[in-house]
Amino acid sequence: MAVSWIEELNPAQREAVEHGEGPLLVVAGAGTGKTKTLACRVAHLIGKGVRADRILLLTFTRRAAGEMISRVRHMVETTEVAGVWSGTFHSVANRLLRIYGRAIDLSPEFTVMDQADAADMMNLIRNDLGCAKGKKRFARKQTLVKIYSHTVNAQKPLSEVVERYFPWCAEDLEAFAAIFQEYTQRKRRHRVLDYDDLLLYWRMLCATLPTGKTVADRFDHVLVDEYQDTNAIQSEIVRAMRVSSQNVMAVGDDAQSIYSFRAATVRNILDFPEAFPGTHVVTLEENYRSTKPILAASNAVMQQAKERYTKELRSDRESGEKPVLYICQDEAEQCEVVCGTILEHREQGIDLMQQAVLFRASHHSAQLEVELTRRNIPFHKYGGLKFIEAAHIKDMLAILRIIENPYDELSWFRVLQLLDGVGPRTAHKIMTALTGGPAADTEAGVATPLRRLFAEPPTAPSAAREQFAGLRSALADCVGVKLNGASPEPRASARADDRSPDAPDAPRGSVPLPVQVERVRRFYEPICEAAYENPKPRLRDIEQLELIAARYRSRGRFITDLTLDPPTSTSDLAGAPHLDEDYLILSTIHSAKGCEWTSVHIIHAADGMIPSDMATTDEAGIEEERRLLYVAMTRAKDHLLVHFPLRYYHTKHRRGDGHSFAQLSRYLDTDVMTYFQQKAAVEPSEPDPTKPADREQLDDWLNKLWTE
DNA sequence: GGCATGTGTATTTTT
DNA sequence: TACACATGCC
Repeated sequence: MAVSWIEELNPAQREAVEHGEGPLLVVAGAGTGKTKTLACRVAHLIGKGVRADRILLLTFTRRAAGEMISRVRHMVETTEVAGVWSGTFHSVANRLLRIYGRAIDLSPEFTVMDQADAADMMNLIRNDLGCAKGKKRFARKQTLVKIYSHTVNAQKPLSEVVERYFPWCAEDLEAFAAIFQEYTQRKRRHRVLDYDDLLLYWRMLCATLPTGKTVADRFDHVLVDEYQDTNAIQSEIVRAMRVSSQNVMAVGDDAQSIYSFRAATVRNILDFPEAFPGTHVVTLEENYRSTKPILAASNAVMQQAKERYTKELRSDRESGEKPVLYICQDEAEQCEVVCGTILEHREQGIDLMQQAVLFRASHHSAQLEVELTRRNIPFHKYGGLKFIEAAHIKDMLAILRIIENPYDELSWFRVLQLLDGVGPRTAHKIMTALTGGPAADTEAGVATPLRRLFAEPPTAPSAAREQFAGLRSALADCVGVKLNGASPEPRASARADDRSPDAPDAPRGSVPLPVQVERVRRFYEPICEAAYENPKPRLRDIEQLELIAARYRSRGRFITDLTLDPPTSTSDLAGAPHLDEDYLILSTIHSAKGCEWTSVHIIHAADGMIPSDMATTDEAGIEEERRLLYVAMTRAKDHLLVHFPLRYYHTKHRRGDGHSFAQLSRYLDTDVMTYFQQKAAVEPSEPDPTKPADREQLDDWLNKLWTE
C-alpha cells in the first residue's frame, strides 16, 4: 500500500508514528503537526495489521475526532477505518456503559443529563432540603454543580475544594454534603447519569472484574489527544484501560493547558512517564503553522511564565509582517477595524473561512455580531450558547425524555410548568400523582407514570386543563396508545430489553422517531408562540431539531447524542441553508483549541478581559490566562491582529456617557510589545500635522500603558 | 395564604 | 438569559 505520507513526516514525527510497543508520550507544541502525527499513527497501526475496532482514540471534542478519522481515511486503503473507537472520554464512556453497564448494576437504559439539567436537579434538592431558606445567600445552582463536579473530577475532599476554590461559601459545607448525597441518590433512582458519572462509572467498570478486563482487553492500542487537559479521573481511566497491555500514546502540550476549571491538571502529562514506566518521550518543536514573527511574539508571551516550559518552538516561515496591535478608541471602533480588515483580507484572496475572531468570553463578540450582520458578513460562532441550551430546544427534549424515561422527574417538572397556571408547586403535585406510589411500580414497567397519565389523569388547574389534555394526547400518540380505547397499555412497555447489547440503535416502540418529534412539535408550537416575543427563529430551530431526528431511528440514541455532542451553533442568523457558503469564524479561545486560520483577530486584549477579572484571584489562574492568550496567538498562520479598545462604556449603571479607561492586557508588556507593530485605528486617512500636540499626548499616554 | 407571574440586573471558559 | 425579589390572582 502507498505509504508516501510517511515520507512527509519530520524525524521526530516519524519516530512517534513508527514507535513500536509500549507507552509513548508526545510533547507537541502548537502547530507542530500533532493531529497529523496522531492520524498517521492510527494509519500506521492499521497498516501494520491492527484491527481498527481494537484502536481507541480519545479526543477532546467530537469535532477533533471526526477530523482525525477523516485524515486517516485518506491515508489508508480500507473502509475499516470507521471501526476505530473515537470520541471524547464522555462519549466513549457512554458507549461502553451501554454495552457493559450491567456488570456494575447499571441498566443500559440510562439517560444522560447535561450541566444545565444537573443544575436544575441541584436546585430542586436545594429547595427540598430548605437550604435557601436562611436569610443569608446560598450558593446558586450553577455554583453547586461547579463545586460538585470539581470535587469529583479532581478526586479531592469536598472541604479542600471549597476552601481552595469557593472560599466564600465555606460555611455551607455541611449543606453541600447533604445536597450532593441526595443528588447522587436521586440520579440513581431516576436512572440518570451526569457527565461526571460517565467517567466515574467507566472507571468503576474497569475496576470490576472480570468485565473490567474484558473492556480493557478489547483494545490493542489506546491513544489520547490533548493530554494536558485531562483530569484525575481521566488519567485513572487511561491507566485502568492499560493493565495487560502497555500500548498507550498520549499527546499534549503543557503550555496549552487551559481547562483547570474543569479540574484538568498539567500533572497528568508531566507524570505520564512515572505512571507508565518505560515511556518513550518524543518532543515536537518544529512549527509549520505560523510565520517567524508570530511565533516570536507568542514565545515572548510564554517567556514570562512563572513555570518555564521545556520547548521553544521554531518556524521556517519567513515573513516581514509583525503581529499588529490595534489601539482602538472604543469597542465600536474595534468592530469597525475588525470588519474592515476582514474584508480587506478577503479582497487579498483569503476566504472568510480562513479568518477567525477569537475572544475570552462568549459575550465579548456581541457587538461585533451586530456589526457583522449589518454589513452582511456571514459568520459561525463556536462556544457560547449552544443549540441545545436554548430554552425552546430544552422544552422539546424534555418532552421526548419523558417518553424515554417516564421517571425522569426533572423533565416532568420542566414540561408541566410550560402549561398555563402551573408553577413549581402544582407541577410537583402532578408529578407525585404520576410517579409516586407503591414501589412495585418500578417492577411493573418503566412506562407506569405514562400509563397512569392515560388511564387516570390527575386534575390540572382550570387554566391548564386544555393544554394538559393536549400534552396527554401527544404523549399517547408518541407511544402508540389509543386514548379512548379500553386498554391504556403503552406498547413501549414491550421495551427492547432483550435487544443485543451491541446494537443500541435498535428502534423501540412502534412509532417512528420523526413522527414522534413532529407530534411533540405540534403540541409545543402554540406554547412557544405564546411564550416568546419573536418565536420565528425558535420555531426554525425546532424544525432543525426535526431534521436531526430524521437521521436517527432510536429516540434514546438521539437524545443522548444531542447531549454528548451538541450542535455548536444556533441557526438564527446565517442558518443551515447557507452552510456551503463562505463564512467567518467567531470563537471563544477555548473552542479554538486545535484549530488554525490564515488570519486571526484577538479582540478585547484588555486587562480584565484577558486575563478575565474572574480568574485573577490567584497566581495559577493568572498563569492559565497567559496560556490562553498563547493558545489564541498560536492559532494564526500568516496574520495576527490583536485589538485593544481604550474605553469601555458602562451602559447599565450610570447614565449613558460614563466610561472608564482600560489597561492593555498585562501579558503584552514592553518586552513583548517589541515583537508587535502598533497601529492606532481609524485615524483620518493621513496623519494630521496641524495637531501634533494631540498625537503626542495620546502617544505619551499610550506609552505609559506598557512602561509602567 | 399559597402560588404564579412580572420586573430589574448581572453574565468565564466546556464535556 | 436567568436569577432574585416584588406584586397580584385564586
